[in-house]
Amino acid sequence: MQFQLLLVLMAIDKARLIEVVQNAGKSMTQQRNLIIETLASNKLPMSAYELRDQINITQQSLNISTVYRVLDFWIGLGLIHKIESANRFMVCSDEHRHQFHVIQICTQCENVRESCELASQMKMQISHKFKALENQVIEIHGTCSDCQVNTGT
Amino acid sequence: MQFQLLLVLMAIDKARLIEVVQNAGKSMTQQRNLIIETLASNKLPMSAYELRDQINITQQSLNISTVYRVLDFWIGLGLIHKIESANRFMVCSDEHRHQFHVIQICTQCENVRESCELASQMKMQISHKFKALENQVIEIHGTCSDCQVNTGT
DNA sequence: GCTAATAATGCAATATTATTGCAATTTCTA
DNA sequence: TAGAAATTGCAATAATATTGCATTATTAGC
Repeated sequence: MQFQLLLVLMAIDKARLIEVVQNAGKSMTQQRNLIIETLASNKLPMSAYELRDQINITQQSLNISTVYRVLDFWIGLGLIHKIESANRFMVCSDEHRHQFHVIQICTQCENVRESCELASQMKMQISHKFKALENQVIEIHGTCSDCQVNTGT
Repeated sequence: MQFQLLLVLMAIDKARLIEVVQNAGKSMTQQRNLIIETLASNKLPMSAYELRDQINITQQSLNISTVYRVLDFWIGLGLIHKIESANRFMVCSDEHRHQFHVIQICTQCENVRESCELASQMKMQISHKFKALENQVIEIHGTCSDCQVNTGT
């Protein structure tokens, strides 16, 4: 069971990854692979330094500047989000059918969930005079359903 | 004309400020006043260090820890927003009739506009299982109408 | 108004997050 | 397989934020 959970967490679509990278005319390096895999295998979003330290435990060591550059690389391709309100990074779990990415951050258990169905409606509500960029992250803090049950909130 | 513009920018409702502070059982100190006035008189959002430096030019000097504490104070009362994606702070221009604050950040001219009418609709679209906190800031990056005209974007 | 209690601020060290320029290495292209 | 282009390493440094404790200011009770 534990094993199966891990498998689920690590289920990044490698083929799609490579496709996106190639379409962008970039190359898939070991560092880029390591970082997105490590992030995908972690339950919670991670800081750049946490990511580096985690990788250094078992794998090769990465310089912090490389970590930031690789994160920027994936963010540019829309496959990793930066959670600005926490200075943490997470792998995108959405299929990019919406303009915005909406993530719900539980302030109790710290879990993060991406719920982009919400985003298609939001898009229409941005002032029609303002032209929003693609792939932005809308961060909503609150209490997830599990924690509401557990604490009676 | 210049003078009038300044007056407009500095138009913080002092009476309301004091009311909010007293309702919270807190006191209105010189530092708290200086910081919110300085921020209100600035066209663009400011970083904590910019705020400190700006104040130090003409007024007394504030320690950076005081600046952060005072900013947290006003944020807690909902009168200042932190723009997480820019590490900048701005005075709230909304009347708190909505759960969320929506700000549109122009990536060209850097101007920021608060458009909270948008927020009442958004509120309903957050998953009903997730209980969002009050007074959160939704940050949308893009091109404002002025810049779309000027650059033909 | 004075004093004790409470709250706010100052100080300065330190933690955390992020960027930079240039050299070395890897990957791509022809 | 060599040369060009892209990526990464290095390490210094910048930018942002927090902490514990001492000092000062504010409030509440008399």
